[in-house]
Amino acid sequence: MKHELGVIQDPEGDDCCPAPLEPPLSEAQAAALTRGFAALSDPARLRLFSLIASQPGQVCACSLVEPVGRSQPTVSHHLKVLYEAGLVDKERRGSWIWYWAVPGRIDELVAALGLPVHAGSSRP
Amino acid sequence: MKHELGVIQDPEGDDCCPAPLEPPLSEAQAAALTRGFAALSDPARLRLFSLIASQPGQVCACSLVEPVGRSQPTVSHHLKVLYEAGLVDKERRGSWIWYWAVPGRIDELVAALGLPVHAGSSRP
DNA sequence: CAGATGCATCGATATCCGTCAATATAGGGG
DNA sequence: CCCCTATATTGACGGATATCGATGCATCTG
Repeated sequence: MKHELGVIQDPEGDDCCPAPLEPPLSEAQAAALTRGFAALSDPARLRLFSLIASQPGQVCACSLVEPVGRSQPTVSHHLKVLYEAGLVDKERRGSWIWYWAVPGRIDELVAALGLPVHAGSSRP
Repeated sequence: MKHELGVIQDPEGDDCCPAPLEPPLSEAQAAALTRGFAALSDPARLRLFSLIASQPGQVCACSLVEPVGRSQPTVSHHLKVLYEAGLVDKERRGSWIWYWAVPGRIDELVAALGLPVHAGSSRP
């Protein structure tokens, strides 16, 4: 016997597998979101982002190479990935390029997961 | 001439690159966190997680195969990755395995990024 | 214009990862 | 016990990606 919903709210139930659940995210939507999470799925990039995001102001690219222990081309590559994922923004000023975390971007990504609503989540 | 901080609060400044910023995350910490974000960095897994997380109760594995358009072994593999990343938990009941999103896990990951604090972020 | 410096791009290499078909395991029902 | 169904594991393959050295391009300084 099959039940009526792929989900159970009555975990005592004995049945399973109904009309197989509409995915809340399309493949295309998921692919787009994926770029955001994928940007944080590498230790070097995670450290770079956390380094940028945890600073009150902007960070010069030149001060990012040594802390993450990767070569300058590698850091440049990772910063590009973070930028293209919309997690950081940058601006050239003179010889240097300054980075900062895009406010609210993380919230966007998390919101798309469709988690049950909870106590507020707003970034200025 | 070099300035005093790798960070700028005075974007008009003309200098750069000081003592090169302590990374807030160690390589090991970053690697651990990475597993969480990496689990969400694939479209199939993102759809699976969103499918599970957006349901009020638990979800039977059998109702997850068709919506994501992957083969059963592939879905099984992805569910394992989500489980090992601590994003979902599961329980066998009879023939079927029921999944649910681990409450608060996403908040843990986001909190570790070191973003500037903002209006509340607490999950029951 | 010439040199120096910051950052990006290229080419090569090694590793990782998503995917499926085939097969194994495990529980339930006759 | 044997079969059926649900989920997991294995093996193979193709494509993505992290990394670095070498090099290119841009900007500043003199």
